[in-house]
Amino acid sequence: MKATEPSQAGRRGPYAKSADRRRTIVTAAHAVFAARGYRSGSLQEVADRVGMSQTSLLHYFPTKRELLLAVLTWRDSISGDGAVLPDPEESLVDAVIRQARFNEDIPGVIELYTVLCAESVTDDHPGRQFFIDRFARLRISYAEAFMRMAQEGRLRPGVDPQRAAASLIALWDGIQTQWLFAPDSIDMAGSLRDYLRLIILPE
Amino acid sequence: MKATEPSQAGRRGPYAKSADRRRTIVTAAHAVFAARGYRSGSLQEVADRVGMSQTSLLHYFPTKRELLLAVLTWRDSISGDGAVLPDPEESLVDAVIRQARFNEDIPGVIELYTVLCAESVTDDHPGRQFFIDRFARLRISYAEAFMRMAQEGRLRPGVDPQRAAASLIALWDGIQTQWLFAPDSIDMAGSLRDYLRLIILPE
DNA sequence: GTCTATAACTGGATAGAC
DNA sequence: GTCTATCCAGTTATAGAC
Repeated sequence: MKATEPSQAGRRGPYAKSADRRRTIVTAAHAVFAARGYRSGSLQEVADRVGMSQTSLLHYFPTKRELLLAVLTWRDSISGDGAVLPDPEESLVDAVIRQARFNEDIPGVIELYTVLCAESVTDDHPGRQFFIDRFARLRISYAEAFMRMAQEGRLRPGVDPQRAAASLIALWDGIQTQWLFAPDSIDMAGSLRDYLRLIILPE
Repeated sequence: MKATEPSQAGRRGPYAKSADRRRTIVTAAHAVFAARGYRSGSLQEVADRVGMSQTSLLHYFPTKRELLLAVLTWRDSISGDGAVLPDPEESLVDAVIRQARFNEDIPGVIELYTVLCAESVTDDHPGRQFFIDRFARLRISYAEAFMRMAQEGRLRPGVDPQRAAASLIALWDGIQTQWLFAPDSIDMAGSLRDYLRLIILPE
């Protein structure tokens, strides 16, 4: 709130405007990378959406790679980091279902994630490390949640928390992909609910 | 075996050689599309791998799009169409685990599938219909298998065959993606086995 | 900060010689 | 069948005027 935070202080010099500009660029890039992927999405198309020249865009993000990383981190910053591990008021099952339902309203975000994640498995992709870290972090978060449940005797006997964590994430990603191809045939929340009810015992 | 099947009759005229040439091109394109995706994979790189010029390549596949479709159908023709629904000798669980283990030895094929599948969710992608059809066919196959099990009382009560079919495919695709990023941390066969054992009752 | 101009490539596809 | 030559549209990135 102090003067040292120009981005939060109204229209103060060039900083606030610059931060605004960066945000609109990231939003436009989000749409372009979702529709075309990183390699085939062009800076020109991003610039067109923002209404500036391609060279002006490079004033804010000096390379295409930096723009991608800005899009990825921004995506996580607005929708959590992907881990749905909430306040103790809500059960894990409810939180996952709620997030899955919410995701149905933001197909563009799902598409970006699906497209960039798969593209990142290829060599030399600038998003590769981002997704490696993300998956590792997510697996640990869910595994910890499942281990706490196991200690309380709420996990079905025989279920391995580590494998279950990887499986939950895999199921979620995979069902999102199928949903993008056939939204009317796929019940994302239903599949996730079914799985969690299978591995978690009723209280 | 007759003269009407030139591709099977040794070196008979230009046909056999042409079919051979097409096969090597498809193999090379497989590698290029797996490493770079369809849009960013170039015909030049495919041509380089085969050892011919880019224009000569277009003699066999007049457009890049046709080459992609040849790669996709060829991929399914050698590894089944993806549905692991086997002879009655083997259980579904065993067949899935066996295929998952086999897949660990062909990361290039998994990578191609993962990259092209996600790229195909974007608009105007020539592979889009292929994957829509593939998922629909797979869901029906597995749903039928689960319904037969349900009739025999071998499916856990409450498990919906349709959703379980979509979930199994989703889990499989998702765990393959995580495995590509971190092969040492992910037990593909283990996750699939765990899931099938959850929904299928022991005999 | 924003632009034009341009460098330096690479893309898929066509024409036509051989 | 295979090539060279070519077309033309596209790419990221830089230089430098304003």
